[in-house]
Parts: sequence; C-alpha cells; structure tokens
Amino acid sequence: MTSQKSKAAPKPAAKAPQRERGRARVAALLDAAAQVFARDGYEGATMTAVAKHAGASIGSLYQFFPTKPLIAEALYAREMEALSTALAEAAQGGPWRLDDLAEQLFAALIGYVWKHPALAIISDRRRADAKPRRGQPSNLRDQLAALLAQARPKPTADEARRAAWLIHVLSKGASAAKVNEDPQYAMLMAELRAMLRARLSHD
Amino acid sequence: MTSQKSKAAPKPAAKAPQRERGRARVAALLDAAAQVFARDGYEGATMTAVAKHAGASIGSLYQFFPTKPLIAEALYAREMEALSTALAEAAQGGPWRLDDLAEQLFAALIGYVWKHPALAIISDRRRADAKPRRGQPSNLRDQLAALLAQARPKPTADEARRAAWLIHVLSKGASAAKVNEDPQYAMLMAELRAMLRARLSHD
Amino acid sequence: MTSQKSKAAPKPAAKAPQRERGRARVAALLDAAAQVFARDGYEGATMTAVAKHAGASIGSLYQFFPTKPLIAEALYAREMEALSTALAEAAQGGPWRLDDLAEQLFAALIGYVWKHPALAIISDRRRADAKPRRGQPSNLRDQLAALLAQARPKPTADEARRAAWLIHVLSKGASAAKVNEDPQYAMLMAELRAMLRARLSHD
Amino acid sequence: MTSQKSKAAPKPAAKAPQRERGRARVAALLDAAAQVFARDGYEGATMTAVAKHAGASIGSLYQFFPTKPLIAEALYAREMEALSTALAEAAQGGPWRLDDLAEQLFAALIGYVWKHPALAIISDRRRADAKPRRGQPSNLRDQLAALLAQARPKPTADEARRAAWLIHVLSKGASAAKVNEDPQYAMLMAELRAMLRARLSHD
DNA sequence: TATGAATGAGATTTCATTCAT
DNA sequence: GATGAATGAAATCTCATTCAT
Repeated sequence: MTSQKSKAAPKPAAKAPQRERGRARVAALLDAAAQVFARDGYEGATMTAVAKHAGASIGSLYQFFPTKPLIAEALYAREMEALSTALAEAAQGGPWRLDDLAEQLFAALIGYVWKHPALAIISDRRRADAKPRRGQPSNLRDQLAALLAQARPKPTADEARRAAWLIHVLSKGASAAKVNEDPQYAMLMAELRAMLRARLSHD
Repeated sequence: MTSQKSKAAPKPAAKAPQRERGRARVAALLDAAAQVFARDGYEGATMTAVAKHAGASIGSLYQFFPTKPLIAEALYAREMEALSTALAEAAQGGPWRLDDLAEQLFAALIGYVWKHPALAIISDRRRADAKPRRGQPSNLRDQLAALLAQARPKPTADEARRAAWLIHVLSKGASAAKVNEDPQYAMLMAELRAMLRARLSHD
Repeated sequence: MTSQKSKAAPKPAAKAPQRERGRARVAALLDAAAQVFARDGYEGATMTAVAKHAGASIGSLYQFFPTKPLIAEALYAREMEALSTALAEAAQGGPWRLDDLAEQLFAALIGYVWKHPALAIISDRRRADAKPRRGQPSNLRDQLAALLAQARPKPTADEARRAAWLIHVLSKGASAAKVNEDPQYAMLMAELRAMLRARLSHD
Repeated sequence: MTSQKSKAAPKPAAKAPQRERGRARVAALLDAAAQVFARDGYEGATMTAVAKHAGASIGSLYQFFPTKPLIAEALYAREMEALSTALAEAAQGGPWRLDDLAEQLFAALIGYVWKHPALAIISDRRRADAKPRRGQPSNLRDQLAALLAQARPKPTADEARRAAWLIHVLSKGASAAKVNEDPQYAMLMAELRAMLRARLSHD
C-alpha cells in the first residue's frame, strides 16, 4: 500500500494482451496464481511469489494485472468459464432422469473443484469481500438449475432449483470436509450420491 | 533491539494469567479475537486490531499471547470446549432414536457455528496449516459419534460413525453455502434435516 | 499482514544484485553497516539506522539483506576478503626471515583491524553465535600460517602455525586493550613487536 | 523506554537492602545477571530473563535495581572486588622475583576471567559507553602495578607499569582468542607464560 | 514491454519500565 | 516488599505497488 491517489483514478483493469506472446504469458501468470493461491491462501499469496512461479518478473506481472484483486478476479473468471464447460459436458447425451442428471452434475462439480483448489479459495474471498447483500444469487446455482431443467420428464422450475441447491450444498460440504482426503473416500462419495439421489428420486 | 535469539528458543506458549485481573483480560482478548477473526478472516485480522478491540495495549496482548497463531489456538480451544458442551446438552434427556438424535445434534451444531463464525475461520486455518497427513481424525466427528452411540436402539459403532459423518458434512455444506443468509432459510434447513433423517431412518 | 509462512521457508539469503544500480546500493549498504556496527555494536545497531546511513529506504535494505544476521555475514565476508589481500600484500617482496615476516604481518593485521573496527565486532558475534564446537579452526590463522610458510629459511609447519598463533593472540590483545588509544601508543607497539620477534627469532 | 520524565529525576541508584533477606536476594539477582549476561551478552540479556533466572519477579528485580545499567554496574563492582582479592592472594607469600610474580598474576587473572565470563562482557560495555576520553587509566592495570611493585629486587615504577601492561595485554589476547577452548590449551598457555617471563626477566 | 530496484505504510514482536494490588 | 499485569516506544520485517532503465 503506497500512495493514496487523489486524482480521479480510472479504476485499473486487467489489460488484455495484444499479441500471441502476451496471451501465453497471461495464461502462465494465471496458472501460477492458481498454484500459489491454492498453496498459501489469498492473503498468504504474494505477488512476488506468483511472478516467480510463472518465471516472470514482478514488473511483468503488474503489466497485466495492476493489482492483486484483479488477478484473483481474472483467475476466477477463467475458472468459472472452465467449470461451466465441464458441467455442460456432464449434461450431454441426455435426456436423463432428474436424479441421474443431478448425480452426474454433482460428480462433475466435485471433480472439478478438487482438481482446482484455487477456485474455492477465491470464491470464499469474493463472498467475504462482497457487501453482505441478502440473497445474492449464485451464478453456479443458476447454471445448474438450467442444466437440470433439461431432464426428462421435465422438472418444474422449482424442482430444478431445489435440485441445484442440493447439489451445491452437498458439494460444499464434501469440499469443506475434505472428503477426498479420507481413506474411505469411495464409500463416502457413494453415500453422498445416494443421499442426493434419494432426496430427488422423489417422493 | 530484539536480539537474534541464540538462546534455546523454547517455543512460545500462551501464558496463563495468575491474577483475577489477568483472567478477565485474557477472556476479553479472546472475545475480541473472535470478533476480529470473524470480521476480517485469519490473515486479515491484525494483532493491533485485536488489542484495540479488547481495550488493551498491544503489549498486554503479547504478554498473554506471544504470537498470532497462539491466540488462534487458544480461541479454538475455548470454542471447541463450548461447542462440546452445547452438543452434549443437545443430546440430553434421551434416550432418542438415532434419526431424532442426529437431527438434534445437527441443529445444535449448525446453531453454534452460526453464532460463532470465528470458529469456522480458525478451523479452516488449522487444517490449512496442518501437515497434509491423510485421514487425521476429526475430534468433532468423534464426539458426535460418541453421543450418537447413546441412541436407542443402540446403533453399531459403524452406524454411529456414519451418522456423525453425515452430520458433519451437511453442517459444513450449510455453513459454506451460507444457508442462513438465504431468504428461504427455514425451508432449506428443513430440507437438509429431512435429507439427514431420511438417510438414517434408514435405507 | 505478514502471514505465518507454512511455505517451505527456504532459509533466507542475501540476494545478489543484478543491475549496476543494485551493486552500488549493496556496497553503500555494507559501508553504512560497517559504520553503524562500529559505532553502536552489533545489538545496538538497528536496521533502520543502517538504511538511513546508506541513504536508502528500509525496504531497499531488506531487498538485499532480509535479516540482520545476513548483513553482518555479508560484511564479514567482504572484510575478510580485504584483510586477506592486505596480509598477502604485506608478505610480498620476500623472501623474509620468519621473525621479520611475522612482524610485518602483525603490523599489517593490527593496522587493518584498527581501520576497520566493525570487523572485530562482527567476529565476536560470530563466535558468540557459533555452536560452542571445540577447536574450530580460524581461517585467519590458517592464512597467516600459509604466508609464514614462505619465510626463508623455510619454517616447519609447526613453526609456522606457532608463529601464526602468536600473531593472532597479540593482535587480539592489542585490539582489546585499545592500545591505539593510549598516548604511549608507539612505545607499546614497539614492545609488542619486540616480544613477538624475541619469541620467534628463536631458541 | 516509556515516559520521558520531565521532572528533575534524581538519578536512580541501586538500593541497598535493609535486611538479611534482602541481601540474599540481591546476591541471587547478581548471580542470575552474571549468568544471563554471559549467555546472551549485555543487549541480549533481558530484565525478565534475569528475574526468572533468579527465581524472582520482575517487580522484585526493579525494587533493587531500577534500571538495567545499574545492575550491570553493581555486578561489575562485585566482580572487580573479587578479582582484586584474587590477585592480592596470588601475590601473597612473597617476596618474589618480578618475572615469577608476573607469571603468577597472569595465571590468576586469566583464571578469574575464564571463570567469570560476564566480567569481560560488562567491561566491554562500560568502555563502549564511556566518552572516548584518551588515556583513561585502567584500575586493573594500576592494581597490577601496585602488586608488582612488591617484587624483590624492587622494580622501578616504570618497570612495574610495563609489566602490568604486558600482563593486561596478554590476558586480553588470551581471552579474545579463546585460548581456553583450544585443544592445545596447556601448550598455548605455557607459550604465553614463557613469552611474558622472557620479556621481563629481561632483555 | 520487460526487468529488477525502490518505496514506505503497516504488521508483528520485544522489552525496559511503571502500576496496582 | 513482593508480585504480576500494563504500557508503548521502537525494532524487525513484509509486501503491494511504483519507478527507472
């Protein structure tokens, strides 16, 4: 934190790279950021560490991401994009019954989150930073609901929303409880899937 | 001054107060720490802020808690103690059926965690700092299992463990998904409770 | 912020400057450190004072010397290098008789130490910090012995070692007793030189 | 360092204890100080460490020694007293020849200093703190000279002073070079004694 | 654009000393 | 007197960010 700039300060934004070379560098920087955030947490991660991890100089990092929050935002956007794609792929090939589809989405979501630990960390921080506005919608939940709406027989909007919410909550629980680090891993996952399916398959 | 300590360096520990005044001060410091951790997160919380919040000087804080991790540990211990008590109370007055008892414990756990947001923050950090040793047991889960073992008819050890695990995962999910900040709060909680009960009351 | 580093913590080392500007800065910082150590002693010297003396910001100092011991080490290395050179020069132009050479080295050593008071201070501290391992060899003594071995007639290894040790002890005595601050300075030095020469010139 | 007192401030002094109990406590505190100074150096020694070492409370320490310099001064006085006595004892039983007496005094001085490492540390600091006044006399040297004056045949005042100075310088050298930690200890000491005796017994 | 040096606010921590009981 | 808590100036160290080349 250095000088409190008193001029208008046209809020800085991550600059899009102009050349091929630049695009590669940005990708490398984001990869590095993901690793460092995952290892050290958001506050624990230093800009210097990110740059070094990417094999770039600190100056170079700042060329593309003028502040620390901006790199987090950019990483978040990239990860959410990829997650979106992964979920969409998991819903391919249908139509599926609601419970089957939910199970597949749950598995895909959990799988993605475990392979991209930085995502959870940045999401947390975003939530922490956001003004505590009630009921702010989860984009993730919306997307899940949209995908679930493609089940057959077609669920009502409410049913889809409810299923999306269940998937969301269970996946959070599984991540937070570090289910993947438990030796009983397979059994526990089966348990969660069964719980989800049971709750949906009906009554 | 500070001096490079070549002197044994007998890893610092929280000093126990010996006078009534000290005891009060320690309690106040822990209260302040809980608030600041809850508000700013572990890394975001500063020792200065904790001291100020407690109406103490920075030196006073360091007299009892010579490092930031130590105050986190002390707070964690105090919170876990209280949580233990709360859970034990929730299990009073039985005997209960397993699904009823589980539901009560779930409600008690969720309730406690929501009233003590610092606990989640510190738990997270402890896990993050711990060497990534596989399958290290959760004391909380053990205690839940022990309480659940008192259900009637008596569950097997495996059943108790499984129930404890479900409670744990669902509570994590509920916290992480900030269920309590959702306008639909009551309905969602009911949903979770039903899911838990259904999974236990059995197959 | 500061963050409890759970990250490997790869023991910090003085960073070598990569640019001309950095090299100049490092030299200035070491010069400043020498002055401040000489004036205030090791413990009394503050990083802030060193930085200010060098006309650098505290951050700049820490960029190159991340801890106080590290700057002391770097200064020690630089001084020992220079002392080495000075002693080698004093031994030039031989061959000399052992007692003559010893006298010259003694004078050179004393002269250097008096012009570089920080060296004695840092040496002291290094010894104090070192694990009390018996008989750890003095590099200085080794170098003196090597130079003395060039005397003619050639001394035995033992004779050279003994002479080196005498020079070392007498120089320590002269420094510690602050002979150079005594009004009788010239006479006292002559006395010491005579003592050394008498002890070597034989028998 | 706390408040800058603006009142006259009647310079604090070590308070003499009134009762038997107090005398014992003062002795214990000085013993503790000696150990801690020896281990950590003057700056590195903390008042808290001294108090703990003595099994006293910090408040109790300050009762007798209101500042850190004062405890150093008191310790210095006690040590110098004891050293004086030791030297006087070493000179007993004469008359001796000058070289014999010098050798005995040298041995006694070295022996005392090695058994009381705090003395060297405090002496250093006193010198460091003293305004750099030229030629300020060494009380120790004066006492040595006085004792040496009792040799037979009676030395001139100059001879006694010269011998005292040699003893002083050699003892400093031996301490600084940590002769006592060298495996060759006995041989090295013999060397020093021989050097001293040769220089005196004379020319 | 790339690089590494420079900056300084602010965080953690220490410790001599004073105060209240 | 004795005890332990309280204080705060000052020291060490960190790191996001800016600058100069």
